[in-house]
Amino acid sequence: MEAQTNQNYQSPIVTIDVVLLTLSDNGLQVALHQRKQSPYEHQLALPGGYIHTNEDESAEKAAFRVLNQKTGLIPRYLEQLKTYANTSRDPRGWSVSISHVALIPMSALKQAEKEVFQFFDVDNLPTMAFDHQLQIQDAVERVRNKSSYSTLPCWLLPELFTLTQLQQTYEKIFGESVSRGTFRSRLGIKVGDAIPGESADEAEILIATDQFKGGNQRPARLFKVNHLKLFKRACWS
Amino acid sequence: MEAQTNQNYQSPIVTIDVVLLTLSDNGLQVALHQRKQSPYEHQLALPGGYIHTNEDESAEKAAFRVLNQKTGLIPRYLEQLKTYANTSRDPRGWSVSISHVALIPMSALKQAEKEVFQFFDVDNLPTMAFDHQLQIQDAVERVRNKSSYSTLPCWLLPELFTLTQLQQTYEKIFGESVSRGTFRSRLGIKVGDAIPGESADEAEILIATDQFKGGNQRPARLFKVNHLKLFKRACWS
DNA sequence: TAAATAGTGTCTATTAGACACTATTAA
DNA sequence: TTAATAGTGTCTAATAGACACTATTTA
Repeated sequence: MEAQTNQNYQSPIVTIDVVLLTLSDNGLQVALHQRKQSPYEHQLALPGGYIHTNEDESAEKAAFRVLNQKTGLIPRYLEQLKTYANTSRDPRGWSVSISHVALIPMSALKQAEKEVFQFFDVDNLPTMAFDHQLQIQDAVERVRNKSSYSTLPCWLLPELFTLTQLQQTYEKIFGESVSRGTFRSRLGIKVGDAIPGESADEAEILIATDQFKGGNQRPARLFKVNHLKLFKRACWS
Repeated sequence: MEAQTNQNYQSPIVTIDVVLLTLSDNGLQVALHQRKQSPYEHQLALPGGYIHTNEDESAEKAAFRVLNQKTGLIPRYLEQLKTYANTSRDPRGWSVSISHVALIPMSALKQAEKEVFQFFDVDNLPTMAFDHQLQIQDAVERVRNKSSYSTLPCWLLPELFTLTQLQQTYEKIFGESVSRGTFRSRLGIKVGDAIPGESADEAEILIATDQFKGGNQRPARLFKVNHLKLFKRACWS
């Protein structure tokens, strides 16, 4: 901060935006809604809004509130993406948008959310308001990148999931498949070692539960994610 | 963006900060200066300031201007780090700081810059204003992380550098050393293939020049960095 | 017992990295 | 010729990944 006082310059508009991603059979999809007012009235846009300085503690909390407000939606994962701050992104002038990425499993989407949002494949985007197309591209790049060396994709699944579901999640994100054995050794999963009920080891990437998912075949053990764990090396393209 | 208009909420203060890093014999160092006014008067702080909406095109340009303004300093590398936006980071209330990381080689620092800034080892920081300690920790984490799978450390060196200098740069960032052969094969350098003067291949990580650095021994070929190139796999801890 | 999916061990091709050997300069 | 650093080839240990084998459920 420097000697210059704030008063000498027009304060820019500050908003937050959220790139809410979910995973369909075809890959990643983004949630868009139709704007109700100018600018870009009736155009597709990301959910977003102003920071409420009287109630929001932080930008992340504001992003959470904006998502939650319309439909009661609670994302499984939310982090700051990047701030878009320049003179040209909003026709009204200098504007700042603190953008976020949020993840939610398709299965967790309620009817209300399906009515408010339309979902689009991230690799085939419609035209939309502001720099939202750029924000989505950056968000997808971040998610793909981070997924290549971490457990981030776990947050695109329900709290409990099988290793096959997780493998399919990675495969859909990257559009690339590997053998079951390879996938499991990448995770460093030693299911035999898993002592369900024991206190979760911080070093474990996934926590094995003592629950199983049934079907017309051998039941699969259900896992849950421990922390956002970074692998030693990148595993996916 | 939602129906809510800006007028209903007090607009937060918006500033930019810059974590300017350089590399000394002991590792990464950060540039700090003493604040001249309240809040945190006389305390150490990162360079930063308000966005000048009438002259700054973007947050990055504002960060560049703030660095450049006091001493004429031009960083070799500048990117957005993260935005710190909450109710508690500034005693004056809700505030937004769009933080940036900048890199400059020690050898490029002019006398003016050495008079304005004090340099501190990033692993042994003094107490300082606002959340600047957190910003520096995040910046160092970003630089270490990105350096582990990219050519980012090239921007801590002058435009032309030898492979040994580059290896020492990586080693100082990570505090870990490898053999020369290992380092070169990590970069995928095929110096024999280098045809100096030929048009730079986009795929090349480094461009070999036809210049050499002398000394009392076999001269070393000088290289320059092509683009910020990501390796296929992480190479450093 | 057949079908279906889960879980694991083995074997091989690739790669990472240490080391040693050669190269090129100044003194 | 010696000292000093640059550049490269080789050999080995570690690893990634395909494949096949075993396990466990329902019908």
